[in-house]
Amino acid sequence: MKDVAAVAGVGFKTVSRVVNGEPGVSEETATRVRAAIAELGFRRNDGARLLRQGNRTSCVGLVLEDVSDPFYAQLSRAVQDVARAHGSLVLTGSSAADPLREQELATDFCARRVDGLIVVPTAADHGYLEPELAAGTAVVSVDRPFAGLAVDTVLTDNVGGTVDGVGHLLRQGHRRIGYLGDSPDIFTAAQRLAGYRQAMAGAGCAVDESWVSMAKPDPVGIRLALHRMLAGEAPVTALMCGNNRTTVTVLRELAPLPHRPALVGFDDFELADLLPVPVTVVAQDPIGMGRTAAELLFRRMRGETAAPQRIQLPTRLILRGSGELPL
Amino acid sequence: MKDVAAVAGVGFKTVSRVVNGEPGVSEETATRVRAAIAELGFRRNDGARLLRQGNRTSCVGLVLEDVSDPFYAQLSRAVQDVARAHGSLVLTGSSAADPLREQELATDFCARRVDGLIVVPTAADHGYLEPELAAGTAVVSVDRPFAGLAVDTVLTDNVGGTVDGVGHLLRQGHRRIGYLGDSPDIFTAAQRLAGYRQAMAGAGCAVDESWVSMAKPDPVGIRLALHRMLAGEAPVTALMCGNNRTTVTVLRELAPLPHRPALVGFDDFELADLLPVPVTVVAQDPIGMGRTAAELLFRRMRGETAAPQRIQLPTRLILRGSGELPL
DNA sequence: ATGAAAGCGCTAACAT
DNA sequence: ATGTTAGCGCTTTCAT
Repeated sequence: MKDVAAVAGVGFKTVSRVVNGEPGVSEETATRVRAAIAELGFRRNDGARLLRQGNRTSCVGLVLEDVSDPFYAQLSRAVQDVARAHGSLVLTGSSAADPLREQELATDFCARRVDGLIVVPTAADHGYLEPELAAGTAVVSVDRPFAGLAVDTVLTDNVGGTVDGVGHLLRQGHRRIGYLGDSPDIFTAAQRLAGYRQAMAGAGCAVDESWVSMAKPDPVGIRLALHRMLAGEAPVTALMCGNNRTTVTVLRELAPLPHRPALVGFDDFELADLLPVPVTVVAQDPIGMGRTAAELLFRRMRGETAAPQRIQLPTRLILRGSGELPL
Repeated sequence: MKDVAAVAGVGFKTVSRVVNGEPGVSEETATRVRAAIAELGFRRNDGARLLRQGNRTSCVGLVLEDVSDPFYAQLSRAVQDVARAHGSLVLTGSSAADPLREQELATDFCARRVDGLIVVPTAADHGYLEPELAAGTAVVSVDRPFAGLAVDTVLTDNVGGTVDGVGHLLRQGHRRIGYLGDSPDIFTAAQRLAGYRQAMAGAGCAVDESWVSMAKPDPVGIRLALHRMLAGEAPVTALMCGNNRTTVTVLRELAPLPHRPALVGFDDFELADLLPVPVTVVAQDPIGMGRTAAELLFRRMRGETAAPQRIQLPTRLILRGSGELPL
């Protein structure tokens, strides 16, 4: 800016005025300044600008588990779109479900003084965010709540959705229904399992613990669990899958089997409708979650001081066939 | 930092020393400083730090078409991982295939003084990046080349891949092969179309122009194109699809038909193997592309001055059934 | 309409 | 081992 001023033969505050479209510059001077800017290829350094202005960096951080997961990819896009509408950029990072990485990303983002932070929490303890909150950084959690941190939170109705899905199977006449979830220390996995138990109990069905599998969705584990559930005297006649990774793995394991149990998956996925037996799912709304979380964040950033709210987005049962297979 | 110094009763350069782990501070003083830091919840402002240090922001920008597209989502994740290994954060934005938005994102990122920029180009003219390049910002393009800008570029072997796919259909005995691409002003779409023509010409097959459809993959357009190709005296017996969006749309339109043509898709997608007729594809390597682009970028940022290179990643033909249907 | 000076939070280069 | 000064590139405030 100093250089531009020298070339244009003006004081460097005048350059600042031109760059920011402030009034008080004659058209003639402005033209000369613009010429100098073009000649030197000058770009305003927003870092310095924001440092001086003191407050907003117009930049928000997004920490999720994995952008390449279709669920988070869509959520991500929704956050970007809302941010853009508010003139903010988005720093994005994948924690890979590693609490340490989550913390690193979040604190790195805060060190860059993001105005706000949207996090899909993985860590068990979120005390590390206390200072940031105290410093005035807006924080919103999405998909899962923070452990012991009062901030705006956007969740799916995990219990209700699973009750719906399992309820649907029960209404089809199933009584022995298996549940394939995910690692039980993941909030959503625990909630959905609770939904399964609640639905079963509500229908007066005792759950045999061999029908329940809570583990990372790896093919070998799933295969063993399925074998356990489907073999023996009283095999399960239906399956509820706790998330789309699990559903996909289960479908792949089930594909070669001659007789297939009914199946409902939690979370929708592309091509579910084109599979040999189209898959009935409890659909979530990843775009809605991202949008809602971002909107809450920007509201906070605008100074909203109401008590933190927890929003639960409803799910939608989509019947496609796999959940309506005859007993 | 000033406040911390006051609370700890030291000069504020000492605080800086403690924060950055520089030597020259007694353990006793350091402890006192750390206590003050904890008490005040102090976090170093990296913006100011980088401003002073003058050079690196440890931040790169990634401009792609749409993070929610599985292809870009995976590419995105790969870039994040490489950036993390280099201690950099990633600003990510989706251009939605809008040249203006691409430019906005890129220049916004540059205004924040990203050290480097990875772009999936959409704009026809990339002159707006000249000043940034001149200013020393490293730039890499991925998936498509920049129009008239000499920078490192990472591409898929679009022509070769399509020649492979179409060649496979030709080897199965097909002679009337349709091609469903995408908007012809997209570089990859044009390249793949060229591959199709090249393969057909190589086999001595004249291409009837009614077999070629180059348009955005919307269901209505695809339906009409398919109808045109499959009706009449001499319908096509096989289809080559130009990208995974098109393939999915085509599959959905084809699903209700009694007799289905053979099909090869460019770009792999999840569940392709579980469809009623598993889909033969020419697979790209989105993760490899993201990783390669990011590595080239960081090499440039480290001062590499060799001539810009263009890397073409090979494709892989995966036979699953749809491409091997009998004539 | 224009410019000079001060200062945002930090670090580099010198003191002490 | 610690403090002081200057200055990164910009905006704010106050002069002219």
